[in-house]
This record gives sequence, structure tokens and C-alpha cells, in this order.
Amino acid sequence: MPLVRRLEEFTCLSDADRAELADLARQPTRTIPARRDLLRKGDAPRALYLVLEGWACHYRDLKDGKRQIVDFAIPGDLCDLNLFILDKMDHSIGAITRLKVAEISREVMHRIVISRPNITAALWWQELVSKSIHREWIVNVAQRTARERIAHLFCEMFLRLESVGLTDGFSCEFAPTQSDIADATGLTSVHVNRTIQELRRSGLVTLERQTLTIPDMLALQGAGMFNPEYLHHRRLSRHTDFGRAQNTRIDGTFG
Amino acid sequence: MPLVRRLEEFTCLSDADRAELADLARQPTRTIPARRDLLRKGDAPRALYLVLEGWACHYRDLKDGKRQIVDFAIPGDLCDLNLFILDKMDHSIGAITRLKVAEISREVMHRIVISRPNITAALWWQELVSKSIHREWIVNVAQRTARERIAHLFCEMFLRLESVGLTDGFSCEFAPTQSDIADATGLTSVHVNRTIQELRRSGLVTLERQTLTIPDMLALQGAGMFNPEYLHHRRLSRHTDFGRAQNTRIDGTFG
DNA sequence: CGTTCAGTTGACCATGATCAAGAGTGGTGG
DNA sequence: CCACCACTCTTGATCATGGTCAACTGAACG
Repeated sequence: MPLVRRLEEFTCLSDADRAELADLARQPTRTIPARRDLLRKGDAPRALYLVLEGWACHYRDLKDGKRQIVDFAIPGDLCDLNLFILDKMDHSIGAITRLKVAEISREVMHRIVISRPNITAALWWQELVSKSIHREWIVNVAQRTARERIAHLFCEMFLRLESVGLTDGFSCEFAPTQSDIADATGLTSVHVNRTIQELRRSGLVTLERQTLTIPDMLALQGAGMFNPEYLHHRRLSRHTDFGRAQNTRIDGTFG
Repeated sequence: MPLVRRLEEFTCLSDADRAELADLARQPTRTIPARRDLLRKGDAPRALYLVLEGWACHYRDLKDGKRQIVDFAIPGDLCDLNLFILDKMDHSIGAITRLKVAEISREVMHRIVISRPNITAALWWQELVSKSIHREWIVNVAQRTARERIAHLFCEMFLRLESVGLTDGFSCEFAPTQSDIADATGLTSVHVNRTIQELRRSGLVTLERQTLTIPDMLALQGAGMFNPEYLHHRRLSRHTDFGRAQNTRIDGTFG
């Protein structure tokens, strides 16, 4: 259950909490084919969507046909709490792969807010973390070179996937195309292509058939000026600087 | 009371609500000199700050000495709800002008959450709107030209100031220096300077001694690819497209 | 087996960065 | 009251990162 793993980055959940979250995933689910929109700007959706499987992206379209991806969504992510407060979507959500989502009704949500303060707090935590991610993306597109931006994106998505248990050693699925990466980093797909080749040549990543491998996470973090703090993960990655130090202490027998 | 005006963009407040908000501004206040930090990355503040007077900015520092401003804060803005959920600041908040803030303690905040659901919802609304603003900033720095970025920023801040009653006709205070604008738009101050001169020459803005004047808001919005929807203002500006149409209908006698 | 979409390559170009120096402005203290 | 200092703004010359345009390859899928 990615959502449980996700929220446990923030807080300890009781068995009852976990049962409630498992129920959420058993809400009516919807499957969206790849490359279709789940929600479009201007829509006034009445349900909350929880990603169960697949990748999606939050994006805005510009008049001149360009598109800016402002965040990716992976299993365990909610799109968006806004629905209960803002009247209509200020951006669209599109499926990158085939996407399976649970539709959480207003009523179910209401029940949770009333009866499970632990979960409610954790949901707001998720909302604030995604805001922090937005801030980091502003920094990314505004201040970093193409190489840094892409390295940074790879680091972020790897750690986010790791935190919901979707990595396998040094590898993870990476569904976005080079053109999606371009839309997320404010570059052109041509330049993304050349830059990824360069990252490959440097031995920092391999990326083929939707599989991303990061043999040396710290090196890639260096190349991307990446610092994982903004993700507010509490459990530490085996792949972060701090994580390594901690793990040494935890694993060691001299602790 | 900027905060009251701000929250009334979202909902109708009762007299009791308004009295409660007025109380907030009477909480212990703090005055910070211009160019000093209110909160620094890594701090674990225990109070919530409400801007009463002056301009501030949310920013992140990069290792290489660069700085990215990720949002401005003006009277009526809260910095940040996070404090009650995230353990430490993932960015800094700096005063641009002399800044007067109210310090809202955890206890006071708790009382509000319990007793004034109307205000609580409005505060979350503000949180979500500022997230939407983050998304727009990502688009701004990733996709727009220097001219568009700066025009866009001017439009945004004018409308935000208008919504809290801090504009005067076509003018408003605009405290950030050209160097601040550079840090907010991902440009260099040299290029900001040249671009503002160009906007001036086009007759789109005047900006001197911290006063911004926008003689034709619609023209500037065009130049900045600006669409005010992302601000989620309910009351309509006299200066937006939609606002004009609406006002015509409201003001007209043929309604 | 052809169509479509992702990825790749090359040649050329433009926006905005960098470096450097100088002018206006305001605040401070002697 | 003036002199000085610091900061913001301004201008010029040169450079580089990444954009644009266009064509081609290769893999997947019906």
C-alpha cells in the first residue's frame, strides 16, 4: 500500500488507521489509458483521486501550445486536496502511463476528517510537502543548468519512488518520455536528449525502456545540486548522504 | 485589515469571525528591519507569522551564492501554515522593507481551529492559493521570456495588493529592487534593468521610487501572458478582463 | 508491414549571462 | 552642512547555453 508507506514518512499510524487507508483503495476505482487526462483545467470535480498504479503529471497549458509540467504523481499521491476548497481546477492532470486511481467521495473524506485525526494531519502533511516540492521546482528551472535540472529530477523521483517501495536496488521505473522531461524542466526535447546522453557518458545514469538506474546516487546528487531535505522524508534513504551515515550506525554492532 | 479582506475573497465572514481576526493582529507583534531574515532555513519556529505591514519574500539559497525568491509576502499573508505540521523550515523568509508581523501562538491557533471553522477553512484556502501561485511561478520561469516574466510579476503583485486594498488607482507600492526581481524571475539584474526600460518605453509600466503604475492593465496582462484565474480571487478586479465585463453588468442599469 | 511516436543528430541562431565600469541616490557621521 | 560610503540603477561589449528547424533511425503495435 503506497499510501500507507507514504503517510508513515510523517507519522506512526495505528492498525485502525491502516485499515481505514486500505478501505480507501477499495473505493470505486477508475482506470485511465496512457496519455489521457484525468482532470482538466476548469473542471469542478467532486471526488478526490488517489493514485494506485502508474504515473501522472500535473500541468498547465500555455496559449502558444507549450506545456509546463509542474509535478509528477506516483502511487500514493493524492490529486488534490484543493477539490474541497477551491471551486475549480487551476491546472490539468494527465496520465503518463495507464493509470489506476481510487475515487474518494466527499462523504468518505468527511468521515476520515471527523474520525481519524491522525490521517487528516498526514494528508495535510502531504499537501505541504508537495508545496515544498513546487518551491524546489521553481529553483530548479530558474537557477540550474540543463544537466543539473535533469539530474535533480532523476534524484527526486527515485527517492519519491523509494519512499513508497517502488525501487529495486539502484533502479526504478521512469515513465516520462524525454519530451515529458523537457516539459517538466523547461527545456526542449532535443536538448534533453543531448543532456541525457551526456549524463549517460559520465556514467551517472542509465535510462532505457522506462528503467532508470542510478549507480551512484551521491554522485548524481552532486551533479544536480540535489539536497533531499525539501522532500521532508523522515525515514532515510539508503541512497542519501545522511541516510548512509545513519544506516551505518543503525546497522553497526557498536551502536 | 488586510487579512479580513484577503479571506473574504474566499468566504463571507461573520462579525464574530472578523472580531477574532482583529484579535490576531493584536497578538504580540514584531518589527523587523529591512533586509533582515524573519525565519531562516532549518529553523523550527513555534509561532505563525501574519504580515501586518511591509513586504517580505520566501527564498532559497543555493550553494553557489545564488538566491531564488519563490514568493513574495504582503500584508494579509501568512507565513506559513507548515509550522504546525513540518518540523523545520525548508526555506527562509526575509524582510524586503521594514516588516511588521503578528506572532500567532500555537494555542491561539488551536483555539481558532476549534471554534471558528469558517476561518480555518479560509486559512487552508489561503494555503492552497499560495500553492497555485507556486505553480504559476514554475510556468513563469520555465516558459516565458524576460519581458513576459517581469510583466507577469507586476500583474500578479498589483492584483494581490488590490485584493487587500493596497492599491491607489493605477498605482501601488512595489518594494523589491531590480535585484530582487531578478532573483524572483531567474534573470540577472542587468537583464531585468534592460527589460524594465523596454517595458517603460512601451508605455506599459512606470516604476520609480518603489511606486509601480500600470496605466493599462489589460495591455500588461497581454504582454505577460497573464491570466488571473490562478489567484482564485472571487471579488473581481476593476483591472481584469472578466472584472470589467462583470462590472459593466453590475454597474449598468439594465441588469 | 506500414504508421506512429520516441529518440537521435546536425547546422545555425538568439536570448539572456557575464564582466566591467560608471552614475544617481540616500543615509550616516564628523 | 557636507563628505563619504553603500547600494541601486544604468550602460557597453562579448560570450555561451540552450532554442529552432529539419531530417533520419528505430522500436512498438495494430
